[in-house]
Amino acid sequence: MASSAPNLAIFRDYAMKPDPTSSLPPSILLSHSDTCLTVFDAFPKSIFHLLVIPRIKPPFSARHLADLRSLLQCKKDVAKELLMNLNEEANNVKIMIEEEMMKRYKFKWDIWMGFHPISSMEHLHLHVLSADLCSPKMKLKKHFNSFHPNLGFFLHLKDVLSWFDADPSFYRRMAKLDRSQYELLLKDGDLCCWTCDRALGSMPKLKAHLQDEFDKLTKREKATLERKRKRMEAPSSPMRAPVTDDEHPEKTARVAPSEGADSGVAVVGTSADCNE
Amino acid sequence: MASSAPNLAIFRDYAMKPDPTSSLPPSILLSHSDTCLTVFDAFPKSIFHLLVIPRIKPPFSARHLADLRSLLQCKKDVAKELLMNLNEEANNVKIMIEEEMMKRYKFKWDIWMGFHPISSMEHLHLHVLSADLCSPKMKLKKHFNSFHPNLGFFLHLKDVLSWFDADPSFYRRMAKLDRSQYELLLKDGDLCCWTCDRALGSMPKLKAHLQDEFDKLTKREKATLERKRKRMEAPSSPMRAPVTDDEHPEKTARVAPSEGADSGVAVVGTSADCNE
DNA sequence: TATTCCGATAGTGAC
DNA sequence: GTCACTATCGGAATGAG
Repeated sequence: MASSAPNLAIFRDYAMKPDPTSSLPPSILLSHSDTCLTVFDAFPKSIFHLLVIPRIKPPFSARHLADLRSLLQCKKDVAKELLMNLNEEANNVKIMIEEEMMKRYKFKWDIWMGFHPISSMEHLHLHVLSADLCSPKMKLKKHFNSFHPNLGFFLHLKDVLSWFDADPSFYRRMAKLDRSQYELLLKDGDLCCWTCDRALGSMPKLKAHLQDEFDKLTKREKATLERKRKRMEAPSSPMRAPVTDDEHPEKTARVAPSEGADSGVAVVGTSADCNE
Repeated sequence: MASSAPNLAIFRDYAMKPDPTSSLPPSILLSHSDTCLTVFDAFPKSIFHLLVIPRIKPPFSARHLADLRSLLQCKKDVAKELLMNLNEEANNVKIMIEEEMMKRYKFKWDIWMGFHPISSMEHLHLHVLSADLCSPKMKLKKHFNSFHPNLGFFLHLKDVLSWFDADPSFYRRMAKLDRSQYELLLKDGDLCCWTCDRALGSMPKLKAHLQDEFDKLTKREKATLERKRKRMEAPSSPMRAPVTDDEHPEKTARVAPSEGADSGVAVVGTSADCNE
């Protein structure tokens, strides 16, 4: 039961497990590598929402991996390597999510990867979530603001990685991750849609709008699909033959959350693991 | 239906009526005199809660009677006479309430008479209410604080009258009734029981406590009644004969709110008017 | 920035 | 300090061998 779990150190527990697969059920664990493991977010804020967690291995102790700030206080090259490991795992997760998008929705949409600069959960975790923010677990203003892709709280992985190649003074400034600065961002009352930037004024209105945006996206993609299908039925285009959307037919995705449900745990398929 | 009446000037409407009895139903109007009328508070904050309203008659215009402050800006002797008229009517109302207390509860308890220094309702009204503050309509902190007999917001009529006989500078100071001063009193967070002065911390706890206090009072009075009954059965006391509690058996009270109900309108009996 | 529960707080609309 | 409705904000408890 992953219902009301006030275990704020549970990710650290996961990160310490020598053999994640044998100690974590598939309803929690999606996959793992030598350096990371990926779990379903128990309270997904998008249709797809997973967490990539660095395993506690030398040269890192639990303390180094407490959060993003503590990681960025480590030696830069070591920190960057860990982020690259997370990035690699996240890219695999992204592919799995996209496969499941195709299965369930017949189209793909964006996937975000990023960190929260401050967190109640006691171990670093990289959010990998679909770009919709539609979920019954999306309840509070701070929920929404913490995943808004352009508000500044959600730190995109590629941006964090870019800090390493920027001016050292810039790196140091960003690596500070001053708590109070970021706290203010969450209290922004505008509740602006991340897609169209309109202010919605309240969470219920925002949620309805986000659903509208996703429905519009779905409609657009369905129309695109329909045009493709027609081209396939009457292949008059001499330019190229129609292709399938599924770019990875050999992989069997199991990144399947319970769509619209409120169980708190992602529902998974029955197929086998597909990590590297 | 006196259900959801957002008419903030309704008391002024009442106060202007030439013939209250013919234009106001007995579910609203309890009684009237030449100078006042008494209505049931549509949202009683105690078991008994009525409002004595000055009628608009020379030398007063509606403006003079807008609230207590505007009244106290009138000539002192005229203002005092109006208050004395309210006082007389309120004393009659008090007697009627006490009769109904005896009928329903077999004992009497205190009755408060007083003003709110600031009000959203646009016409002066004297609150006459039983000293219990037990009512389903007692919902908010400001409700409770505005009737707390020792907090300073509820201005007891006898205190207001005493200002007239005090030093003129004192009168002028009190007559100012500075809005912001009194607003603060309503936000007092302590929620102290008006009987035992204990802080209750939240409205639900306060309401439960107020009910407890009233239940204890009821129990005490029932015990007193029982002792009296026993003395009557065995009249061994040579000092004096037992007497009835009802000091006004000739009057038929109709000051009967719906006990514990949440209709918003006081339920009345079927007997006739009993004003002077 | 864990959730959930409870309650206080704030803004609105009522006609 | 009119009410009632909606939503937000704010603290506290939560888990457990």
